[in-house]
Amino acid sequence: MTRTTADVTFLRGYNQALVMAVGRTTRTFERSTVVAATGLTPQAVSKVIARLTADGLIRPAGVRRPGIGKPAVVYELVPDSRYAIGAHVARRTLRLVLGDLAGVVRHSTVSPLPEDFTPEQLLDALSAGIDAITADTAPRSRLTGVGLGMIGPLDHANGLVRDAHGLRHWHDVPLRALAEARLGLPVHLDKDVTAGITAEAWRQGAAFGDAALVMVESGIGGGFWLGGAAHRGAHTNAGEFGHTVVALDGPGCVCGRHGCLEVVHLRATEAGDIARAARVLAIGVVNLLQTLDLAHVVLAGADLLRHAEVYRAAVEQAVRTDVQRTDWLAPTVTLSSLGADVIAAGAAMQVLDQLYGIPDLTLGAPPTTVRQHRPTGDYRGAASV
Amino acid sequence: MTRTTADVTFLRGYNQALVMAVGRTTRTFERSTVVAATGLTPQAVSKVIARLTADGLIRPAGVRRPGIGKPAVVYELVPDSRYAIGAHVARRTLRLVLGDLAGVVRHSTVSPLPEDFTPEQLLDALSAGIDAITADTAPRSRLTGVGLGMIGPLDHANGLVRDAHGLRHWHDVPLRALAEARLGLPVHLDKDVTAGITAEAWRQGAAFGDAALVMVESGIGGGFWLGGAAHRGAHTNAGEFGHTVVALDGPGCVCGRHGCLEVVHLRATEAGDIARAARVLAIGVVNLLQTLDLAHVVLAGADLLRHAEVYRAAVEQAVRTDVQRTDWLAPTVTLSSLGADVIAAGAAMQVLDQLYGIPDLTLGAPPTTVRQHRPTGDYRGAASV
DNA sequence: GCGAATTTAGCAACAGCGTTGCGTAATAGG
DNA sequence: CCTATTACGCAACGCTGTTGCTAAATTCGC
Repeated sequence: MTRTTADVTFLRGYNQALVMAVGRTTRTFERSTVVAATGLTPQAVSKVIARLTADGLIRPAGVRRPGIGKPAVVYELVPDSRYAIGAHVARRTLRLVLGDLAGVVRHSTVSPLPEDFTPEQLLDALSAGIDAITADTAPRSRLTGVGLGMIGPLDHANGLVRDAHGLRHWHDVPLRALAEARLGLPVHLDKDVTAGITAEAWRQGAAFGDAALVMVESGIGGGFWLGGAAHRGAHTNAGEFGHTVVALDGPGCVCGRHGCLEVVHLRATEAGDIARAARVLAIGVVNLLQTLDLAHVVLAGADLLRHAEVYRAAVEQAVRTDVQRTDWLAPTVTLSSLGADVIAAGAAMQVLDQLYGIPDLTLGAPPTTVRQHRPTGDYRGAASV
Repeated sequence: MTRTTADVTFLRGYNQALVMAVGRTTRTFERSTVVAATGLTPQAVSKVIARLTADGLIRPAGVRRPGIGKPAVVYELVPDSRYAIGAHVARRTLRLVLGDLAGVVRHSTVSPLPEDFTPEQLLDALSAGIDAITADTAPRSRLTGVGLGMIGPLDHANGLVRDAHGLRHWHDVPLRALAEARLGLPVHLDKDVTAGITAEAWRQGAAFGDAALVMVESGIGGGFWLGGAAHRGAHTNAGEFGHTVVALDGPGCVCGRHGCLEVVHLRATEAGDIARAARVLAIGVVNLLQTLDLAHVVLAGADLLRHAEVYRAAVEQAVRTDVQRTDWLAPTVTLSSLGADVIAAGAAMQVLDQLYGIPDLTLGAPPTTVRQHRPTGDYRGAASV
């Protein structure tokens, strides 16, 4: 939940999120683990653990008896205490995912969307899909909300789809409000790539450093995790990384410029030269590194995963050879840990992240624009078991 | 001051910083102004204002009598209540600046540095320069510290210069510790471009959105302000924007790659074609926009400012024509408001920002590595008038 | 002129956070 | 059985911002 002013409830949310992050990343943990990882005092950790236990988010899981002294109580996250739905809205398909508190995908479905579908048709598909996916597992009371990952441009703060590339019926559609009304659940709308990187970050915990998710799937996009939060930019439009010029005087791109990474990459794949396509992408990735100095690069997207190892190796090599002081600066390069589900899973985790992640203080923005339509006020901790 | 755990002192620092940001950006303000800008309750603002007044950071400046009711007390920042020294350490020159709490440069000097200078020589120059610049104005008690803006690679968190490009005597030099010992003042070490963007952000206040400072001066670099804070990347190495490839198969660059923005730009300037050089830079700027979606682009650097209007116009035009949905996405494009002093001024403001800016919560990083050598513990509010 | 309305501002009590001090429970080793 | 050790929480505390309410300073209406 976004807030501008800092009061004591922010402290609670923040430190609680630190503890939850520990619980998410290690299978079991105890008080001393959290103390070491967060810097909180033992007493503060006790209080937080007591709250989380009361909410059913974590639970005791035995004791550790390491030698002398009173045994330490071991805790573990209760993954099925909260669920969220994630949706990846692509041009022709709707991918739905049921994600749990640990960031694990419990169910995953793919259904086709009508050609050039309308908002109404999307809502129908969403509603039906959610009913199906939650039928046998997730009690409604543990369902925290629905995340939607879409192509842009869109306006995350106000829940508007400005224009969805290649879809005619999507101009300034207040999708978040529409979906909340239709589904009766809180809805989070974001760009697909931003959702994707959130999935990786959520699963890695609070120590996850600056990172990018590079996605190749009918275009090239990038999702960014900077300074402990998703980076969306001034208008939720960050990540149009495919439309950065890498070849002055290169071929014309759909965006109007020449020599964009996307079009150069496309030419290589059209020619069947996947190795070259991968090298081109790798150059783009190194550009990102030079600009942003990232700790992690995650590769994703259907078109990339089709030749996953070629791409991974090309990026890995470029990262090790094309950057100076690579001994010190080289990031980890990995394939998305969630495969084709990243976007949908990330969308789900954005919902959970709003409730149990680090609360964000969006400074300076005066509280003039009120959040429009929210079924039941503040959700933090609202879902009861 | 960087902290990992959130306690009530964080609240104080945060909300106090919001009020200070208001004071910095508007010449005078009153309680209702702050309430509207921050969302704090009137009573909370009263308390913060009382604290700041007691510390001498702000002072009453008359009353406003707008009609009915009790007149409102008008406050103003006391610019000369705190000073900081900023240094721009370049290859051949040392630029020193005395900046005040409002972000105004009170004094500015430039002195030559010995060719291939050593750390010891830099400290000598710093020490002498600081004595000179503070002789007639700033009482030592109001001097909050010294900021150093340098070329990288360096390690901001630990105050180390890894290698300064083109300087032989600079490998893993613990410059922050050395300077603190020599000068007897807190020292902040950072990359030049990061200091530069901090100058712009500090002067604009808390509402300053995502922004980049693009600097052309013996190379091309970028400083980033994202999500209300400087973005340094995983190893303080963000901003090597000049070494992003914009021309596959282009000329070889000093960094080992081919077709870097920097080398392509250099070829144009060497040919005397400033217009083309500006267009090349503009393409790089649009690349940044596509990737990061910025609200502001600030242009700086001696080589750029020599043809300021050519560059500004080229970037302005590219930003308006090369981005889709430019009506909505176009950032402001401005020349640095501080001219050649940006870096040094920004270095000074980084010191002030640590004390009176938004405190940062670096999450996840356990408090294992202790800050080395700090003359007198925590400086927040320590300097008394 | 003088009371009513209006606006500003702060005192006082309060709730909630993490912190500190210290007592208690649970274990292993002698 | 006693002691050292470790884990853990109750209770008091200090500090936030918040709420309730009173006081002060002004303009407006009569």
